[in-house]
This record gives sequence, structure tokens and C-alpha cells, in this order.
Amino acid sequence: MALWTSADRVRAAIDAVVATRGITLQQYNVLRILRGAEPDGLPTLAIGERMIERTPGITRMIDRLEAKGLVARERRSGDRRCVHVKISRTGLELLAGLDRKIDAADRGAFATLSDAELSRLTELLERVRDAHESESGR
Amino acid sequence: MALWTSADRVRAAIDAVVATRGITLQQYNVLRILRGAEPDGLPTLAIGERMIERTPGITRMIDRLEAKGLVARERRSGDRRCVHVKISRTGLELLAGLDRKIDAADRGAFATLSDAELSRLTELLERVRDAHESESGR
DNA sequence: AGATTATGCTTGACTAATCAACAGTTGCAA
DNA sequence: TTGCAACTGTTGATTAGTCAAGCATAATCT
Repeated sequence: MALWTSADRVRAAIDAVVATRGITLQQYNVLRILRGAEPDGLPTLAIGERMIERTPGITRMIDRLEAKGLVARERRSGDRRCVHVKISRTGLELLAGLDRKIDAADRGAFATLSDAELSRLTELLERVRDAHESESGR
Repeated sequence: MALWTSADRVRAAIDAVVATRGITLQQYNVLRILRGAEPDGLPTLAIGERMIERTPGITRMIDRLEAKGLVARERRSGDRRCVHVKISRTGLELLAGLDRKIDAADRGAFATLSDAELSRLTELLERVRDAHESESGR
């Protein structure tokens, strides 16, 4: 319970920040992933692998992001099944405007912990997560 | 990120267990809360306070649980605005059939941590959560 | 080569969560 | 006591996530 409620509190705090620019936290995460994949872009499913959502959800989220002009789809030569998704200039600008605020909110969320406590927390959480690696298949 | 992904992994593990009885994790949590409130039952919004969800979600979740015969609504004398929700016999039986499996899944989810590490993790998480108490209003 | 299987993504139908607005009830104050 | 505000739920509309099935393309097998 402590795990779920604290995760939700932090989520709510960060969500409030990204909501000021009209996107959701999940969409923000996708944009961040795509920024990290510049300038090549990433196939749709490769984005999904780094996220919590299932495949069809990714397709529709990309739909919404594309409708907002934040990303672009592109069929490449080579494997024509793949759809490469690239973040647009507008998308990059949106992220740039959000970076500092997110950083502040993130820092604020864990402000009660010292640096040492924060690393300890991260370490324990990663061990819990990684223990599920094999079973859950992700 | 470690917080979110580990929370989701644990959620998925527990969710898989309750899904075997046709309910969601949130519904399971509501039933647990109501079992804890026996034999009085609880007003609808009081359930919401102990959960992550917002108010309208609670109403509809109670709708679904009522449709399955797992809970019952009852207007009490006294404050006629309140709707008391009580878990039914069927609901209690469903929980009873789930208890051990949930317990096992829960234990399994954190099996990589020693008891001391688990208490440390809980303590850190609670501090993160409680730090948001004032701002988020819950 | 041709048939079969696997991959990558998309769509449709369904379920669920959220926001805004509402109705009934209560409390409080002029 | 009456009128206004607050509280407790509920509903409608919108948006989003999930499963199952489908289409196109690619890889594999004989």
C-alpha cells in the first residue's frame, strides 16, 4: 500500500505540471523517450517496451500526439512494417519549456529524503522491480 | 521511474490473482475496506478517502460490485444524504477464497528483500507519501 | 518459387476513469 | 423560518486503456 500511494502522490504532482501544457504524464514520457531517440526516431513498439502501457494504447497515444503536432510518423525504407516515430520541433519546444518545472517537482517530491536515503530507496525499488523481470516478461 | 515501474510490477502480480475471481485490484481494495468496516458498512465517500480514485469512480465501482452481488447499498436513518455500503456474504466469501493467494503473491513480490530492508523501504515510502499530505489535500 | 509462420502496427468493441454539472439533504444565519 | 451555502452522492459526456481480431509486410521452410 505504501508503494502504491506514494507512487500515486508523486504521479499526481508531476501530472499537475505537465497538465499545464495540455498533455498527460504518459504522453510526456513518450515525448521524453523520443527526444532521447533523436535524430533517428523509434518504431512504435520500441516505445511501448519502455513504458507501462500495452501496444494498442501506444498506437492511440501516438495518434493523439500526432494530432497535436508533437510527433510525426514516417515509413522508412527497409522494413516497411515499422513506423518510425519522431518528435517534432513543436514537441521539443514543449519539452524544453517543461524541463525545469518537472525537475523542480521531481526534486520536491523527494525533498524529505537525504541524498543517501534517496539512493537507498532507489536501490530497494530496483531490486523489487528486477525480481519481477523474469516472471512478467518485460 | 523506479518508483513507478516497481509499483506497476507489484500491481500486475496482485492483479493477476484477483482477476481469477473476476474483479479488479481496485474492487478488491474496496471489498477489503468494507470487510474492515463490518458490520457497520461505510458511506460511499469514506471509501473513496482511503483510495486512490476520485469520487465518481467510487460510485460506479460500487455500481459494478452491487451488480455482482458483492456489496449492498442501504439508506440509513439519520443523515439521509449518506449511502451506507456493506459487503455481502458473497463478497466475504470471495475475499476469503482470495486471502491466502494474495498473501502469497504479496510476499513473493518482495521476496528479494530481507525483513529489515522491507521495513526500511516502507518507512522511506511513507515519508515520501506523507510529505505530499498537505499539498495534495488527501 | 510458393506456402506458412511471425512481426509490426492498426482497428473495433468494450470497460473504466475523469471532469463538470446536478439533485437531494443538511446546517447555519439573518 | 426562510434563504443560502455546504455536503453527499449521482449522472452525462469525454477521454483513455484493454482485449481480440485484422491487414500488410517480412522471414522461414520445403
